[in-house]
Order: sequence, then C-alpha cells, then structure tokens
Amino acid sequence: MYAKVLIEYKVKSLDRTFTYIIPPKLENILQKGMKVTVPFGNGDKTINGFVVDITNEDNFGNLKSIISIEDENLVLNEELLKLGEYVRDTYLCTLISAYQTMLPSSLKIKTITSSYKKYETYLISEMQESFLEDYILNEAKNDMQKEIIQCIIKDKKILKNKFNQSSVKTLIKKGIIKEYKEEVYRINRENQKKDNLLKLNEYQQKAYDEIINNLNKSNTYLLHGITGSGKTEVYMHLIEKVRSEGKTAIMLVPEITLTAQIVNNFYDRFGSDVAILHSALSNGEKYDEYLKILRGDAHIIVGTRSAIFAPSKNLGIIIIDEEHSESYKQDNTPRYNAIDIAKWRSNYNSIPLVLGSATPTYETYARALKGVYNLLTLPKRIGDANLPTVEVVDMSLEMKKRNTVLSDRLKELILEKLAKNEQIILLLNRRGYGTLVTCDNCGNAIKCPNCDITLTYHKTSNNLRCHYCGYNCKKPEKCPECKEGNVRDLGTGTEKLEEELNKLFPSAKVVRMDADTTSKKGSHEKIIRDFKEEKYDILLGTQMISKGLDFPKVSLVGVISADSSLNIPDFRSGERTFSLLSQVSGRAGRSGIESNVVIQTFNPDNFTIMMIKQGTFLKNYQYEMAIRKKLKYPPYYFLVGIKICSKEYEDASKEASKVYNYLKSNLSNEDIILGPTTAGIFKIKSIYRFQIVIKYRFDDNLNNVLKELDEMYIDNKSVYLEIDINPYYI
DNA sequence: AGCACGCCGACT
DNA sequence: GTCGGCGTGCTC
Repeated sequence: MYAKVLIEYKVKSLDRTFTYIIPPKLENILQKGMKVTVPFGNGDKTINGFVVDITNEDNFGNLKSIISIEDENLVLNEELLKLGEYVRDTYLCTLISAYQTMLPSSLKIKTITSSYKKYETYLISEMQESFLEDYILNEAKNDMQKEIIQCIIKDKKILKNKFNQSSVKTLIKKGIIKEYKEEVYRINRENQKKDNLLKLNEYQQKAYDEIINNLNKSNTYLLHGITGSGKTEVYMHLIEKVRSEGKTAIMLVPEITLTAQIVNNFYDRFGSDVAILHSALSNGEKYDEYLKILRGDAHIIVGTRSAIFAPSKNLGIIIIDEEHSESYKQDNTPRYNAIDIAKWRSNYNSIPLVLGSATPTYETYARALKGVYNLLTLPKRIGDANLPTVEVVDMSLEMKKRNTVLSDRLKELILEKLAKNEQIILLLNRRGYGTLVTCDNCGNAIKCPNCDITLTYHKTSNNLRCHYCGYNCKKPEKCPECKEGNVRDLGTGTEKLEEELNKLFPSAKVVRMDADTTSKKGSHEKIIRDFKEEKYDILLGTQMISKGLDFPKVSLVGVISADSSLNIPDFRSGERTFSLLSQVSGRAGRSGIESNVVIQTFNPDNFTIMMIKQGTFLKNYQYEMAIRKKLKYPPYYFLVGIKICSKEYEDASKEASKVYNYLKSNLSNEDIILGPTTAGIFKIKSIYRFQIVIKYRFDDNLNNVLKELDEMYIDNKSVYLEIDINPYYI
C-alpha cells in the first residue's frame, strides 16, 4: 500500500503530494488524514506531512517509506480534508497551510511540555457501607480519617489530593480504602447540569421553532436581537434539541476571554459535555479538548474563529454569536472568514447555520432582507430591563469651558450615580491617537523607523513602542525633528483618564481594563469578576469592555470620544461606530434601574451619532446602504484587496503598476480596479506596501486570474503579493 | 524550504 | 589549481 503525502513546507512549488510506501507495521493503523513523518530530499532529512490519500498504484519507481505516525489520535476526517480544498481554492493559499490551520502544530504531542495525558488519583473503598460506618464510630483515630470515609460513603469515589495525605496513607495501609489512577482531561468540569432551561418568550420561541422545524436543511438564519433580548437562551435551547438527537453543535464567540460569561453559562447548563477551543488554552489543555471532541466525549464546542474547524462528527448545528465581529476574519494567510467556512459545513452536513447579532454587518443584514438568509427578530429586552436614555454632548462647546476629557454633563451624571451606589462604564477607544507622542513646538509626531506608523507612549516603562514591529526606544527629551520642543504624549490615554477621575472623584474606586492591564492570563476575568462584585465603582477601558458583559448595577455608560472610531478612513466606519456604540450602550440598564448613556463627540450632527441617539439600527443601515450603492461598495459589490510588497520602494511601485495592467487586460470590463495606491500603513517592518482594490459583481473568471497572478510571483524573491478575498479593511 | 549541482571569477 | 559566489532544479 502507498500513501499520498502532502509535505509541511508552505511553498507553492511543493503544494502537491508525494507517494510513500506504507511499511507493514503501520498498515493497520495508518488512516487518511493522519500526520506522519517522512524522509524528504537528500541526506537523512525528515519532515512532517499529511496523508491525503491511500492507494494501490505504484507507478513511480524508487519510493521511500513513511517513518512514523505523529499521533494516532489526531486525524483530519473526510469532511475536513475536503474543506481544506475549499479553503485553498477560495483564499488562494496552499493546501498544506489550510490543513495546518485546521490541525495546528501546537496540538503535536512533542510540543506539550508536561505529560501527554493527565492522570488523577482517586480513592475508593471495597468495604461494605455498614463496615465503614462502624469504623467511623469505633476505630477512626481523628476527624480527618472520619471525613475521608464519610466522603467515600457519600460519593463512592473521591479525589486523593483533597485530603490530608498522612491520614490517607494510614487508611490505605489498613486496607480500608484503595487508590487508583484514572485518565482525566485537563479542563474537567463536574457535570453541573441544571434541571431546566428557562422558558422562552414568544419571540424567542418563534425563532426557535422556525429553526427546529428545518433541522435537516442547510439554511442560514440571522437572529437579530437587540442587546439583552436573550439570544443566548435561544442558542441553548437549540443546542439542547440538537444534542437530544445525538448530534453535536459548534458555537463561535468573538474572543473567548471577553465572553467568559457565556462560556460559564454553557458549563452550568451542559457540564462536561462542553469542549472549549481558543488560543489562551495551554497546549496540553488544547490537546485534551481536541481529543474530547474526536472521541465524541463532548457534543458542544464553544470556541473562537479556528474552532470552526473542530473535528466534530455528526454535526447538527453551527451558531456564530456576534456575527459582525471582525475577529471571525483571519488577518494572515489563509485569510479565511469563519462565516464562509460555517456556510460550507452547513451545506456539507445539511444543517442550519445561525448568525446572531444586535448589529449585524450590513452585508449580512442585506442578505436577510433579501431572503437569502432567514431573518428572525427579537425586538424586546427580556425581564424588566429597559433601554437607557442616550445623550450626545458636543465637545467643541466643552473645550471652551476647558473640559478636555470629561464634559460637565458626564461629570454630573457620574456624581449622581456614585451617590446612588450604582456603577459606571467609560469607553475610551484610543485606537489611532490615544497615546500619540508629539512635539509641542513643531507638532511632529514621532514615527517608527521601520514602519509608517506613529509610536505610542507607555508610561509604565517610559518608552515609545511600535505596535507593528515591536521597535522600542526611550522617550527622547527633545524633538528629534526640530531639536527644540519637548516631546509630550497627547490625547487621552486610559492612564491619563484614570488620573483625572481620581482627582475629580477621590472616593470612587476606579479599575482600568486595556491591553496593558490584561496581558497576564486570568487578569481579564479577575477585573470583570471584581467589578461585578462591586469592588469598583467605575470601569474604564478600551473596546474590550463592550462585548457581552452583563453587569446589573451599571446605570451609566460614557463614551469619551466617539470620533476616534468615526474618523477611520474606511467605508465601514459608520457601520462599525454604530455597532460599537450601541454595544457599549447595551451594558447599561440591564436590570430595570433608570440608566443613561453619554456620547462625547466633536461631530454631534454626524448621521451615525444621531442614529445612535435614536437607537435605530435600520435607519443607519438604510443611510449607509444608499452611500454604498452609489460608491459601489459591499454588499452591492464584492471586494478583493491585493498588496504588493517589497523592501525596495522602486520594485514595489513598479510591480504594482504591472499587476494593475495585468488585471486590467485580463478581468471583465465590468470590474472596477482601484489603484495602485500606497497601502493604509505604507511601510511595515521596513517593507513598502502598495495596494490595489478590485470591485466586482459577477466574474466567474476572477478566481482564475488571481490564481495566475499569484503564480507569477512565486519565484520572485524581491516582491511578494498578499491577496485578500473580501477584506475587512481597505 | 533546503540542499546539491554547476558554472564562473578570484586568490594562494 | 582550488575555493566560494549564487543561479537552477529537484525532492516520492
């Protein structure tokens, strides 16, 4: 027997199979989809590869043999092998990198530093219960021995390390109890299944029924429910139904750390039947969760983007929560969108795909209105929750009163809520300019020497850093440009706002949540837990505070500056600003108390800002759609982004024109080709980047043209292309 | 990707 | 006459 093996070199020229002999000792074990080690090239070099086929044909003369199987447990099944081909064809990557994203090398046993499998030691007793009771009364020497035996009577099997080890030893020596080892998963939840699911309200029920009645069709649903309308409860009911039929479910969440609450709800409801997959897991934990799914020990998979490739057998439903989230699109090769993958799997398995959001992307919403997706709406907040009052404050008027950070109205409301012992969330979207460093004489913003990006100031270490290449330097005393002015950090970083709050409201307890304070594992959860337990009055943070958090005592949300998000030069910035602001607003008023939202901006007349105030998703959608229709943007047109990159400015510029000409002469005249222009960030890590954007409606030939274009640059050492299908940013 | 092979200029 | 530069081509 022979195996066709795809070698783990991510090069286009090697993106084909090589045939190897399957040695007799592996003949009964080796399966299609397994990772193997094979000899490759001259000398005794070896490399990993995926077995993509097993055949009888031996039309090649001198074959080498497979050396070993990486891990018998890890197999890409038939569905995933096929899905890989879809990923390659759609996103123009190599087949091997498609498979590598599905079965990441972090799952290799070799990379798991501790032990491959984890064992736990338990205590049991083979004695009669009456004997044990007797022993407690008459012979047990101390309370610890009594406790151990009582626990064994109650639970039959108990964890050894929870008890005093010398007492355990004595009891074992006497033959009263025994210890034994059992393989356990690293993440091990007790089965804490609650008796009942909550009853659905009429809207939830209607949505649920609609999906349940079509469980064997590959329909896509948009569950459009305002914040607090109970989408999660609908997901739970759907999953319960699917599970009761012996099938499995995949549910994607944007970032698991931000969605800890949802995950905990799932654990509470479904106990050990839940497997979680996300990047914050250790390699050992990841391996165990993966194994749980492969063995069928978990029917419910909750995870981030890459969990869409979970090897679940008998898939019954896919749910993507917060479907508008940018995190579902991978921003390095393969640049896949988990929603596309989900559609493919929904089709392959003939199962429903549910997209949930309060603010769906306009592409998704347009499809739902058109009937391509089934639109299901949850228009009411559940329980006694009501919507907050939204106010917009014009910051240009505040500036005249010397209020640079906090407006009078926001200060007033903060005082009011503090007095009532209620909680406050302040959003500081500092992306772009928050900690920009400029010269107070010439206004020069200090840039990274390798990238076309301004450096950000980090107060804790007193240095300047580049977020793209990691470059850092000490903060210069004098401006490097004019050599006269002082270098100062401008704008309102979270640190600066924190200082201001401490000054204005000295008795209030303020906690900050941003990339700096959440870098340590678990620190994120701790801040959320502490805030929920009311150890703090004010939570101050970047957009990571906007997602899915449920704080009943929050009655005021303040947006320090809506402009930073509004001013990003991207055709989606209006859509995204609406989405972000309505999500943070949704953090207020979850438990019926009167609540407020204050939005500070220099653009109070901006349409999106006015729509936030009115809380009308539909109107903002219609407004933006009219613009997109006119300017030929999605969803009216599809986009492809092409970046032409080189260390040499001249090469990048010259090749970009060549690419443009190639596209112009090979693509349909209906297609619009923009560029070439310099990319949004012109230079990253000393590499110059030019950009071309293709807008098209229907073009069957496009994929082929792009493939050919891509192949033209395979051998080019000085220039490379990045092709992004349906990019999120342009 | 990584390595051998090979053809040409430079140097003990 | 040999050492090492890198362009070309192959890997089951």
